[in-house]
Amino acid sequence: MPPPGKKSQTPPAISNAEWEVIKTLWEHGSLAARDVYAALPEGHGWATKTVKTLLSRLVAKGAIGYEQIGNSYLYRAIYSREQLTRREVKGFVDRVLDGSLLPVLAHFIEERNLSEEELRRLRHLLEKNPPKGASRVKRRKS
Amino acid sequence: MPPPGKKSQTPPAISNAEWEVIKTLWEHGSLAARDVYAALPEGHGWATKTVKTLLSRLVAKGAIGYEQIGNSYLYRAIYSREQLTRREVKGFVDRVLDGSLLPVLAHFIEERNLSEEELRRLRHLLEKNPPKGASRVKRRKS
DNA sequence: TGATAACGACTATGGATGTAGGCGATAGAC
DNA sequence: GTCTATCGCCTACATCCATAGTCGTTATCA
Repeated sequence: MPPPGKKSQTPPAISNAEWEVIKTLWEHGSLAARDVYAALPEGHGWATKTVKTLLSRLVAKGAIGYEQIGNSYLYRAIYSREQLTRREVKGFVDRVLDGSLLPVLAHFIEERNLSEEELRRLRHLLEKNPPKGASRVKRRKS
Repeated sequence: MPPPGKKSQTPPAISNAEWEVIKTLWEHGSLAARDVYAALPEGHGWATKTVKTLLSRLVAKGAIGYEQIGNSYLYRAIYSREQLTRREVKGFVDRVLDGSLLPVLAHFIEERNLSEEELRRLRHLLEKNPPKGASRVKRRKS
């Protein structure tokens, strides 16, 4: 069991199915298992038991927490979606993209897989973040 | 066994360890197992046997092909890095990012996780791809 | 031509994952 | 108060993945 208190250390890895579950917690706040089940997107095709297993596993790996209410648990996210997403993105970028996001960006931009809105905001972001002191070194896997 | 001939159908999913192996094929062209082993980044810590297992599995799932030379195989990539990467990116974006790449872009840009060079090229890409007929609808998982 | 090194095929094992059932405890319906 | 629906816990099991060993066969060196 992970130690109590602040745990912004290294968020655990989250499997596919677990993501679906944890997403509902981000979207709805704290939920009992049955409400997680109910809040899942339609057509997921899982048994309630499956959802409960996933919740347990998430608790076991310290990805979510809970509070006991009567004989049931009220599950809540521990990490923000930002935090966990960042972790996944980093892993993905390192593994598949060899540390560089650019080729994918290029692909998405050229294939028009970004909406107008997204493109607009992307431009805006770039304007807000002009080039500065060029001391960056492209990190590679050690 | 997948049918012969052109196989630009759906590239198979590639596991973490397998990516390392297949990358060396993209980087070096066709290689025998022992050369794949030799070409892997230093410090991977794998036994040759492990690399061979990974190669076999890649063949089994139709991700790479081979040509028999004497008693050994010359392995070669079947799919381009582009193709496989695209597949992985799509899966990742759908699964973790809920279909939208923007939050990650934002993160990378704001956290300065892109090099100057990358930022420059990104700006360039955006300039080359100006807003056009706004008929895009943001795709969501069905 | 015989020993040996290297090859690929098959096997192994332990952990993660997807999917779920059974069981004892409890909360709520009547 | 008793029955029953529900809870979380523990167990199950097939698959995949990471990692590697065994084995029979073949290439190669001396």
